[in-house]
Amino acid sequence: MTAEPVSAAPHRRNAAATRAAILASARRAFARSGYDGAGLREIAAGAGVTAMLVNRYFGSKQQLFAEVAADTMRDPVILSPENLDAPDLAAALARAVVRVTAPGATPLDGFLILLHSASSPKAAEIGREWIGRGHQSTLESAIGGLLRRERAGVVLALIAGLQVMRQMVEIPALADAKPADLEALLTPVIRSLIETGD
Amino acid sequence: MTAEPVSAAPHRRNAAATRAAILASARRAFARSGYDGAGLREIAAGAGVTAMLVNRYFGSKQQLFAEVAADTMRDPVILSPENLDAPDLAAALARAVVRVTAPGATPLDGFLILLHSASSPKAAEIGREWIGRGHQSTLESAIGGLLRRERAGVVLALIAGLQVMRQMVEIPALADAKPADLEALLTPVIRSLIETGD
DNA sequence: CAGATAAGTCTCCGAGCGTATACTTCCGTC
DNA sequence: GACGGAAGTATACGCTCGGAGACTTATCTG
Repeated sequence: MTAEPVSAAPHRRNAAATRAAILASARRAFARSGYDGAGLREIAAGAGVTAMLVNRYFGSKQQLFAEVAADTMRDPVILSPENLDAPDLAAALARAVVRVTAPGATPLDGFLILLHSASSPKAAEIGREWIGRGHQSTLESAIGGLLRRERAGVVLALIAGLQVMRQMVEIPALADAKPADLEALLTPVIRSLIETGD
Repeated sequence: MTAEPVSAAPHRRNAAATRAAILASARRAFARSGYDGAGLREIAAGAGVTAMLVNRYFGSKQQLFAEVAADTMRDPVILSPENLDAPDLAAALARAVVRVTAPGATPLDGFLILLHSASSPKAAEIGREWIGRGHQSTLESAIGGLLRRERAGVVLALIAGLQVMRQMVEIPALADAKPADLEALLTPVIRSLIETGD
């Protein structure tokens, strides 16, 4: 599977555009194959350049991965402010989760990268920090009540599991399910996790 | 991390014992590093033999992986008969899940192997079949009602997510949580998923 | 137009991978 | 007690990986 340049290839010499193209290609490759599975040459080909240029721009594969990770954890897809402020938080989260873990849709790159790369301790460490500082604390402050930490963790685990089962393993029961059905199933589950009942 | 022979090394020449030792070592290695990440030499060292012997016994790395997968999917850790026949199915499942996804405990090798190897399409295919034929249908026939498929799928996703978050990423909220708290949190969630309320 | 400098490429290296062939060492059998 | 075959090893191959240094080419400035 040799990656062809997907994003607009910078035929004109343009450092910023090239750098961005490499970053985008790396993000795609890491999400698809994980840290070890993605090769520098493949990433470079996806950006329309040679492998050495990648190292020239980012120093090493590790630093490139760190930049991709930092780039990825900038956009909160599910725990976005509008979802967190929705009148029915549980329903909003359920809808967002179902939409964003849909089999086709280009999705939580961050999660995929994390999961695919979890073999290497370095990637796991980065991912732990990403989840901890980002999503865990965000969700935690949104739900309140006893066992907030654990409740938020279970919700994140549920999201992660859906991601895994719908996009990585692609078990038919979830990959082919009608979004409305999944939403109906998930809303009460999430509600019971985030609402303390007060 | 060079693996030392862990299981009783077959110093005497014993084909069956050696084969079993290789299989056990391979299972450990695949669970830790995934299909691509685990090397034949590492697996061999873990069994106290040389790499070539692995291929002599199993033909190739792929066939070895297939045998490990088949071996792994034999024991239903969570969806065991006794759990499925428990008076309170939801509570039994919650307890089993919490116990088996505990950070330290040697766990769902199958899940870990699947997740770590999901980059390679071959491993994902094997895992899909494993889940489909094994756990999905088992759980499905235990819960009944509308949307059985989807309900079972969500439960499996939840289990997978807990596994991921507690043992791969090890987010503190779940890795350090008290088992009793997690059980209390999960029981109603699972109950609402597997009981139709008929 | 010339040249400086950034942008990008070519070629090579050492290491590790899976695996094939040829070899050595032990054990059970007659 | 020799020996045939099984158990296990040694060495090497072709390949791909991440990375290093020298090289070429385009763009901008004077």
